[in-house]
Amino acid sequence: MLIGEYKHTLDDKKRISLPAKFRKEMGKKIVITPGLDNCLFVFTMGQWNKISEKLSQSSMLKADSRSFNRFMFGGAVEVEIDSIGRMLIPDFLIERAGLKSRVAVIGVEDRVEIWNEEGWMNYKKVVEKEADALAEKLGQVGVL
Amino acid sequence: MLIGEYKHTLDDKKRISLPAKFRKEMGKKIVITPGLDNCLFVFTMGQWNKISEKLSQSSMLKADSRSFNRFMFGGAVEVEIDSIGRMLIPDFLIERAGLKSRVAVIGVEDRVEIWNEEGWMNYKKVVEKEADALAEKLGQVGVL
DNA sequence: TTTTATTTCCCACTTCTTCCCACAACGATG
DNA sequence: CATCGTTGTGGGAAGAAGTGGGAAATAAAA
Repeated sequence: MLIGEYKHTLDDKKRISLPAKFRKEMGKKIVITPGLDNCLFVFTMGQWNKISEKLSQSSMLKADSRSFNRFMFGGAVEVEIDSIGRMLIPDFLIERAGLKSRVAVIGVEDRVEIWNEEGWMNYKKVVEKEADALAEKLGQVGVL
Repeated sequence: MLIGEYKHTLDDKKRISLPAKFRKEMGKKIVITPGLDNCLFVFTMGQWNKISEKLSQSSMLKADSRSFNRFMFGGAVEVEIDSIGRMLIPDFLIERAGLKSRVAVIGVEDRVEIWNEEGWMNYKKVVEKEADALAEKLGQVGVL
């Protein structure tokens, strides 16, 4: 399970090191796609296969699912992790997520997300403020 | 059952010793997450598995469950207890809970909570002040 | 074909993390 | 009262992780 938050740097050569704790689970090849909420999603090959299968099952007739598929497939890239655990991010994805030098790498169960560090901090603040709603949900889920 | 309040120190290397009385019950691996009221939750692996299972049932496509999962998974960390019973707290969780050198470690039924010591004292005071009113309410409900 | 630019691969430095051991305080026990 | 064991705290040293940069390889331009 991929969990935790890591602050890393996007270097001049557009590389980000994958947190050491994620490496074993992610394997050597990954798929990066534009994510929701202005971040990037990083999937294992296995996870990506599952997702792409599901997506392609959705009706091609519906305009919104068609455009969503374009969004996911069109922006997806297969990337090799280099010998010391870094991934190379293509330009258009850097632009897409507004990445600057400092990024946040987040483990979210079975995917990894890459955020502009500042964007992530802001997003967290907003979510944390909704703590009451959060507590209620935890109750619904039966956690607390 | 985890009960009791312990005052411990968060040392320079961001370690907190788990009170000896909690060790057997917590096991060797734990999961730490941001909690409610500005504290941290410490779960056993067993409990965390239950929680994550429930969380993962929600869809990635819904905005609120997406942010909720980010909050929970992204904020969670799997930690090994070291050979003499200490847990290592990652920076972002220290920041999240506003931990300083002195912390309070609280047993709450089946989880452990970590508080900034001062924050815990204040919280207790507030709760104690409300205790009378609370007791009355509980009485009305037939608990006491 | 030569030169220039870009990408890919690998190495090296520095910082941080992890593992281990030591000390001090405390309590229990004989 | 002395001793032993346990618990909490601190710190040194080896190793790993993150970052930067150079050289080789590939592609593009002249």
